Amino acid sequence: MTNISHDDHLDGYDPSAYDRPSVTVDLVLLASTDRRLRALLLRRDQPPQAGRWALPGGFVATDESLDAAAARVLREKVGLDGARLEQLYTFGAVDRDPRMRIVTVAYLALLRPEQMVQALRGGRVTAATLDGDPLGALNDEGAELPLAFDHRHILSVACERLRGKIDYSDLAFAFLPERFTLRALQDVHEAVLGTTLNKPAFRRKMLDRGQLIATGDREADASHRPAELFRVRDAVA
Amino acid sequence: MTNISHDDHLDGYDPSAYDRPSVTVDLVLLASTDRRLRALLLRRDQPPQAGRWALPGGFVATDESLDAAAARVLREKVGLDGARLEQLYTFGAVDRDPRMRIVTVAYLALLRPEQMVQALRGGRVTAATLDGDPLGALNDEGAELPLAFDHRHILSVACERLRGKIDYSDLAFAFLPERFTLRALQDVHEAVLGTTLNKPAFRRKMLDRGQLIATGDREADASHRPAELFRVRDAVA
DNA sequence: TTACTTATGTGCAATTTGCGACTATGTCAA
DNA sequence: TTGACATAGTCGCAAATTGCACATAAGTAA
Repeated sequence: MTNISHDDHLDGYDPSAYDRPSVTVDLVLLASTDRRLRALLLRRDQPPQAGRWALPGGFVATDESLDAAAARVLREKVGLDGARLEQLYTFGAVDRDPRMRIVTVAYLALLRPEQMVQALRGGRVTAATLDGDPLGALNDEGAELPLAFDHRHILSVACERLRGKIDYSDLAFAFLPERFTLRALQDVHEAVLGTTLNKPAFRRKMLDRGQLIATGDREADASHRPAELFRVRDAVA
Repeated sequence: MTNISHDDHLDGYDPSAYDRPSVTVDLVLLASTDRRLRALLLRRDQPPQAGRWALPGGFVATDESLDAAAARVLREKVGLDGARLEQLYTFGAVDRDPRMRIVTVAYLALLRPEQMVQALRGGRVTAATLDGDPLGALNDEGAELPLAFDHRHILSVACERLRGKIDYSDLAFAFLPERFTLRALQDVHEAVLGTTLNKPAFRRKMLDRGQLIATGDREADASHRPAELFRVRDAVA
């Protein structure tokens, strides 16, 4: 390793001589079902914080980028590949982990229903419903799950980010299968915003945006008039 | 330090046994003058990248939070206190620094004119004009300054963030002195967006927002009709 | 065939935005 | 003292956006 002392940018400080923070990535894995946002969590079975629920995470190796580390954690701990991953925020409070100084780069991954099912089949993660203010994670019985470390805070930053971006970005589509109805798209928006939206206005806005392509096909299983299925123009990564 | 092996969250990986990334903060210090965005840079006088221009930065100590590290770097390397600092993005490509693996958390600081002057009086930093696409940093003669590491990329992410937030946030005020004219506010918006805006529409929108307070005073030095001075309702941190 | 449910479309009012033209108020120089 | 000038600040209207009530379409289920 090069000697970096007497350096303008890093100012004569040689970090190899000192303790330094560890770097991890944590994944906020969200899905939208039933007009609710759901997050995938792992139950900790060892101290510290045994019994609490945590975001999937892992250390960043020296020879992998942050994005690569996030993708690897998604693959190794959740069993998913190719979800849309986006850096969320970096959390670096000194005491956020009781064991040691850890700086964590949080990533947001938005899952389609089939990815959600696949992750749950893997058996490691559990889905919790996000609700309330301040945000809480609820199990299927409606009981609140205790979260580990600062993960409740990370989840709430994720939800805020989602709310701020859903209007003008194409992030909602990452929650949906390849073909979807306008009602399903509106459900995603309502889940993220926590409100109800006016249907005709929502339809118009989405269709005027020119991003949706009508397939001509209709949904199959409805016990009422079936809605038309749409695709997104530019495949969402 | 606690033994952290066999742990769900951190998955049996003991980082103290391995090399790990170092963590730094880098500051993007921006000001708005003359309908242009300007950034404060340091000239590197030691290898690597001697002669190139870099963002002020420094290592994060184990006992300080990321926000505290950013504030400390601002104080120690730029001689400023109390500027509005906001986390921007974390850059973690493996080869972004040729010496060692460094993950850097970039912060954005928006400076008022008097803060800009104070920083320049400190003598360490120089102001460069940001322009062009892809973004470049120009000196007063219009010549492009070569940037160190991935700092050009960091600057362009900063400008994008600014553009995305200026419409709905109060970030523009952080560029202005306590009392300012509507024209100065519009100049900030135009500098950030790189466009010209319609004056009556801009005035209306700003005044309707209810955030501005007319002081009744007018600017002093104009060689034409003087404009009224306004303040922001909630002091911008 | 009829009731029921959800999809889809239409018309209209209220709000927001873009923009040209107009008026107001200061400085400056003859 | 006065008129040119530059920029501040206002007004009115057209266009675009949005919220919403209501009408109509197209399925299922009895």
